[in-house]
Amino acid sequence: MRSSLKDVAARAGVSVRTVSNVVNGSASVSEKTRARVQQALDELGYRPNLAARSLRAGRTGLIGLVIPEIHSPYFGELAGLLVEAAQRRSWTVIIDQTHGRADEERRLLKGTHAPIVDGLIISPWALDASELSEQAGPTPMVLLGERDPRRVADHVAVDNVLAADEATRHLLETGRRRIAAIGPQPELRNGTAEQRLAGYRRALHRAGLTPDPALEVPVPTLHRTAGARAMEELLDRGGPAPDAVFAFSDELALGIMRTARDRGVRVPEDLAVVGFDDIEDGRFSNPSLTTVSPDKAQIAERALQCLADRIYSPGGTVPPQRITVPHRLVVRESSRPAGNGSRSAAS
Amino acid sequence: MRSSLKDVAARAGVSVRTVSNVVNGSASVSEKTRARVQQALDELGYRPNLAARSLRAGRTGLIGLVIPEIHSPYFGELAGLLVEAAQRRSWTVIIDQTHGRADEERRLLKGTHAPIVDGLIISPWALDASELSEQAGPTPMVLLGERDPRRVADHVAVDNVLAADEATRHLLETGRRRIAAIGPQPELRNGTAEQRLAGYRRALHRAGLTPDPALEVPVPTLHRTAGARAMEELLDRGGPAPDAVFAFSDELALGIMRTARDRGVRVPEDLAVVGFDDIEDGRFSNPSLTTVSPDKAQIAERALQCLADRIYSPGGTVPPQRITVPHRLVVRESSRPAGNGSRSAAS
DNA sequence: GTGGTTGCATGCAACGTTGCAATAGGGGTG
DNA sequence: CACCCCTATTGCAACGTTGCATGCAACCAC
Repeated sequence: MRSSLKDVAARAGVSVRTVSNVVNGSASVSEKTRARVQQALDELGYRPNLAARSLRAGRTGLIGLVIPEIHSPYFGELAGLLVEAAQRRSWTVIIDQTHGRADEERRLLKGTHAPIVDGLIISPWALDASELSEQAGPTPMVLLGERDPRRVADHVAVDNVLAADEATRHLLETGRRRIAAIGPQPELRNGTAEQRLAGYRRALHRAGLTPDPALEVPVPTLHRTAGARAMEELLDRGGPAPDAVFAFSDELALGIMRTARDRGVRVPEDLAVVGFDDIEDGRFSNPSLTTVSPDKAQIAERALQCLADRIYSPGGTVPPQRITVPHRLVVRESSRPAGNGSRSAAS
Repeated sequence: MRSSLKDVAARAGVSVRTVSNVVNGSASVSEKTRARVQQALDELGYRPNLAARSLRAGRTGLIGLVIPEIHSPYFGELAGLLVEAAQRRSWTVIIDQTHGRADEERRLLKGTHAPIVDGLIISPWALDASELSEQAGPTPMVLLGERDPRRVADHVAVDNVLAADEATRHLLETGRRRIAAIGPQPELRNGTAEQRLAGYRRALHRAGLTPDPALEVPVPTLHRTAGARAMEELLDRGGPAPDAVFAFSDELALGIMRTARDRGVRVPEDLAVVGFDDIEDGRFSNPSLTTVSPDKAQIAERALQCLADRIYSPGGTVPPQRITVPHRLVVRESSRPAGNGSRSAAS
């Protein structure tokens, strides 16, 4: 059985309250008593009971992270960074997966774990901002990568329109003209895909090109398989083949390159590919993948900062924040103009 | 403010205890009262306070998962499966990362979160079984992928020796003779790498070959970068080049293939590659990766079953279990004998 | 010496929940 | 009618912790 303050107090011959004071340093304790209590603490290996502590304090020190899939490389990297950022603040993270399903998002938002967490970080796929705000309880919440036009909660994301625009412009600058966009997701309500599509079209317009609807290929998910299928579909359609693809995620891009290889389409000679997310796989893929790299560490840090602000200033009337984190385009082999050499170290 | 049993009781005009009985179905309640209480519960949107509940019960419903890195594909996939298996048992998972560092493993084992979790699932890298048992408290614990010769705790893993043997035999059967082993980790204490090395040597011996120490390349980590470096080192050494590599993880294998491409070594024609873990990247890599596929879903399920057994039978005198989960060799492009066609769908 | 201040230690109560024991009411049995 | 049993409901206490108020002694200034 684990020992409690009472046990320690008995052993040290002081009151429970004094032990608590030593543990928390909350009141002044004489050097002599402190030493005696400390010894008792060590001997019994005292560990505070979190349940009791949070029952008193009304806080648990737990943060809920609600993401579509832990095993997806992007969310995996992000989750790792969030766990570390949380650790720096003495918080613990609970991770839940929604698989992008609306009912799961609703359930997790309302509460399977809600009563236990002090704050919630959610990356919604199936719900749009207004439904999110309806479902949400009083728990502080931060949205990741969600459009949130009504500003229902704090919100951290890259500028998706700008990033997609830059990615497309890069393809245009290397001489590509028939640029496909693989990744629109009509099923989803979170707006991210729409923003990337808008950025893609904007870049084409600026270059004096008219977006060809036949080159915009929707996908059911952002997985590699979906990318592979979408590419097959695009190639099978007949008509002039694309000379470049802007994929809305690195995973899609990797699936696309897989199909390209199967069909004998050379990357980047016949087809340039750009992805989004900068997952590690893309640095080691063959060819290595050009991508939009969001500053994930900063996403994690800023999201937690938002939560901290709300948790520690309870009466908070601070309006919902909208935070844009930086991104940069990382050019690798998959979009290098021919003749630029294919050899490269991972960067 | 969230409402408590007291609020609900006041609204329904019954005692706190009766509301508790309705919520938990723990005693008989008349149909009439139940209906009235239920209505009050719904109106107030009552959610039980987990802190109070676990203070009474002495359980928190939280399980700690201690792994080297969440963002590594293997542990990411495993974590996802564990979270789901836990959900089926109404448990919640807390994930911590050790980065393979001994001090972090010790810290997490002893307690940053230990006082709050009902059980611990740990995948140790830096600590060996005996040190693990010294550090561990009274919390039930399951080891993943650890050798544990002294049987200090429950233990779930594949048969690493057998699996490595089969992987190597596969390379031998496709006519390879100079097979390198990339992945020994002298720094680590968990025994996994040693077991795989043993299996590799056993297969060579059975084929009448003598393991060549020059072909056994240690690595500092299991990351892609380490694989890429190890392969560079192997190629730079001079001497006869290997015609196959057994990599102790898929990530290493992907790094190895990256270097092969940079150096103009064709896979699988010049070099066959086999990995370990069956991560998703390997199914979509170019070429796709032959690998040993552990049954991850079963690892997750069995590990939780072990914990459940110990948590729910407190006086448990059950000796530590040793559970071996099945694995299978999945042959893909990276080890196909030449002439066998290079085109393939992901499997 | 008196009154006030400071430093240290303590006791009580409460957070929201549930185990236990007890109570009140109703129906059946002898 | 007295008794018992069963069901429905209740009150009390406790889990381990911390906020608040208080007690107690020693110290300082006047």
